[in-house]
Amino acid sequence: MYDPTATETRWQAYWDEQGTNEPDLDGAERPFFNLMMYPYPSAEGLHVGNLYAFTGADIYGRFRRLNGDDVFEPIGYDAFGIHSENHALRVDIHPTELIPSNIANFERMLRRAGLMYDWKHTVDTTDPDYYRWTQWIFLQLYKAGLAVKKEAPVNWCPSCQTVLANEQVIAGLCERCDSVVEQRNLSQWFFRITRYAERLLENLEWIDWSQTTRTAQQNWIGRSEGARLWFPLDSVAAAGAAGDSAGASGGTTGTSGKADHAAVRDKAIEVFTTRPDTVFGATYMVLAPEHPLVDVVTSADQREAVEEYRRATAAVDLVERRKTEEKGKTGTFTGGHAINPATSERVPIWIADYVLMDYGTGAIMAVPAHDERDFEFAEMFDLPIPPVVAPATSVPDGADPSDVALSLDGGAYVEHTEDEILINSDRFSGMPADEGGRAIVEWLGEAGLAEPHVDYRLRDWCISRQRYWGPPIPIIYCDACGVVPVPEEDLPVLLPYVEDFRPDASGIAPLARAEEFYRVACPECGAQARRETDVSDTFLDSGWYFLRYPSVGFDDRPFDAGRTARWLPVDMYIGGEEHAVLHLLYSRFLTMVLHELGYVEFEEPYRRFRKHGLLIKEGAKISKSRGNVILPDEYIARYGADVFRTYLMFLGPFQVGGDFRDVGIAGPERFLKRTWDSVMAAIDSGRDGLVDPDVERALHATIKTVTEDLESLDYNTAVAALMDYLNTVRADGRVPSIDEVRPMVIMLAPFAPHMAEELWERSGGEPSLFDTAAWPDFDESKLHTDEVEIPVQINGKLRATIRVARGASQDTVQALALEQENVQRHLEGSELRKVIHIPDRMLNLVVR
RNA sequence: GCCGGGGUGGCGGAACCGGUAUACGCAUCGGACUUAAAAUCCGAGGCCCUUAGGGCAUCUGGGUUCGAAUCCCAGCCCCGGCACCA
Repeated sequence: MYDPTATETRWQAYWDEQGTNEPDLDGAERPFFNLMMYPYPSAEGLHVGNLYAFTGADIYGRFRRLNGDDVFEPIGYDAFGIHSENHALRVDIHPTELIPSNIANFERMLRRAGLMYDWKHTVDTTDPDYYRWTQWIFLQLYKAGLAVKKEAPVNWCPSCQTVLANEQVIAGLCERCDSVVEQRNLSQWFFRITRYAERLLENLEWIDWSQTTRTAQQNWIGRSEGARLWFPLDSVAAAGAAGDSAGASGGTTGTSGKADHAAVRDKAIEVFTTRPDTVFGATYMVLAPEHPLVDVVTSADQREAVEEYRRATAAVDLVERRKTEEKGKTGTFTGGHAINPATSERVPIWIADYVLMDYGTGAIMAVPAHDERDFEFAEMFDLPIPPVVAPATSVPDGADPSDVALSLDGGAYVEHTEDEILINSDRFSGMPADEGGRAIVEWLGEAGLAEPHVDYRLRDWCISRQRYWGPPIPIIYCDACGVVPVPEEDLPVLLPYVEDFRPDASGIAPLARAEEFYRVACPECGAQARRETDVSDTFLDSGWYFLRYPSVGFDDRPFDAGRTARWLPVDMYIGGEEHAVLHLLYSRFLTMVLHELGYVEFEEPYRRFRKHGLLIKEGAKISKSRGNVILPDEYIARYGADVFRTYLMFLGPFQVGGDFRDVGIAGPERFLKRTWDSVMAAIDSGRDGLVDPDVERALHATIKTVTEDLESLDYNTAVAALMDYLNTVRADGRVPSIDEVRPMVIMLAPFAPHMAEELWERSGGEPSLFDTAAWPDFDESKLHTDEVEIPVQINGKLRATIRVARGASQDTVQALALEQENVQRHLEGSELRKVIHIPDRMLNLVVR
């Protein structure tokens, strides 16, 4: 009788004592860094979703190990951050107490789950030996000019009482607490990730990642190709400073220097557009209500209306805005005008909240004929809607495309394919739209009023948090010296114990209440100075943790050069898709920066990334509010880790996810029990050798399937193949031989490592199986029998199956097929017109 | 709205490059063992027609093909991401 708990505890102790799971970090010849996303240690304990992900990653690591790689599989804890702090607030226990006990609990559960972790190299982001280097990274970015403090409209969560990165705002709501996020103007630290937008995007072309994850990042970075255009302000133009010399008269001199350009642009409204070809149709402009030029362009008689509109929209949060979207557009005329540089016409300047301050330039040229939003706005406020782009086919032969009408009954005409041409666009009329757009930009560019430009949706990464539970940002403010970085030798800036760490609505961090913390002498002049009291974002902690793992233990450097060269970049990273645009983007960015600064040799941190699917329970999402939370502890206590692991991997395709049902566990449970019984019976029988050709063939086929499936993470079908093989060797009460089952034990080891170890040892193997066993090979020539069964179809319908020798000729197959009674019946009275024969696969007789 | 992924028995899910649809497992039913039950073992099963056999089945409707779950077109539904992004 197999006792999972006793056996599993025994092998876990063995692995620990022997250091089975600790590769030689300095000498490994075939290093393989197998990474999984470290968890944040919640008080609820290890979630089954975590374990699902870890088990899938662990199986891959064990598979590589059995194939001869030196696998390094570490784990750690993302223990700083809002998620941990919020939890501490909820249960009213100080995080300095709560977090260590949570971590201890996690470690106990992870050990019990049989994961191949190197427990000597764990990471805890709250450990000063770790966050000192998080602060160090901040300083490197600061020195490189990539960490900057700026006043900016930021997302403010009134419930978490902190700012959030754009990535943490989901549909206008806080990703943690679902509160409506407000916009506030605050001075914050930003990392200039936008400078790397293009490279982050380009590298997506070649890194080996799950396709969906790549696509999500592409969308998030959101590249738009187009142009910047400058619309001179009318009042300025009237004053004669810039003039309308660039106008449709085309009389530009082309000799204006850069300085002239700057002067012209200084008195203009800058817009970004992806459709410079439509500039002749720009009949008005719109500024975001908070645009700085609003005050400049607003006329005296419109000032009151403008102020009121600004007040009204400022009070409206993002969710409200979405509702007004359904009601239609709103806006107010400023009374000001600008000059359309293409037509030289005066166009009115409006403000409206459908233009967002934080995208592009916060201002647009409105082309109502060719933009749905502008169209809606123009109809509402009765602005002209002249079409300037039309399908080539709509222009009659011989007609002058400078004077073509296009019906816009159905709304804006937004098509932009190679079949569109420009109309009503002066000398550009008749040109294909794309080409025309480029020509227009070039023409206006001569006067400094246009230039090609690529814009990104990606924003700079705001890393300041007005919270307590994080690494203090290592900056000191001195009245005399200004912003002074903490000298590297003074790191870490320790997070002090603060009894009342509650955040408040002031926008000032809890550390600002700890005078003994923030009062500090300026490192440069020694005068009384003040520390930064914000802490950094959790995603900065997790942005580099994988770099630390191999170098855990070095306290004088963040990552050792030799270790890093040997183990990085990460060979395989398996994790959840929910981090496609957060952690995975930030860690790529930080790696790129560290590469550029000469600290690491690679620019992309992960060679391969695979996303895993989501686990649901009986058709419903797993959540505390639904009360359907699965506690791995209970299941492992009841069935053992091996059964639980195997079940998790069997319930659906790992990369897709699956449905957890208690009753389903019975399958893998019985499977492992039978495996145990059969292998023990084989050992008792003392039989060896591979004498049964059917079993031998099944064995080779199974090795092939399981090997391929593990490589591609198709764990569910790998388990199915092992089940199938077991059914074969023990069919009709048969007792298998040792040689029939030993390869099976090895292939089972990634799923059920404890039982595999036990069976390996009992069948004469030297422990640990993971050190002494080699992944079995298969022989292609032994995959097939000499005879094959092939279907005989008539007009594509199955009418018989026949057995023929492998490789039999069409004549042989056809002759045999025609002998079949059922085939003859169906052929009776009809004429054979065609025969399709695929050797060893099928025969199709086509009749009339 | 845009971008991705998906829809196969009672259920979870298989199916290489278009070639015997429903592997493997769960639940169910029948049998063996047992005083009985559990456990275990053996067996059955897509649906419909009385059987040999036949008809119909992979979201719906068309198409390509000797042959379609697989390829193409149109539509419906579900899931995930982005979203007044100029």
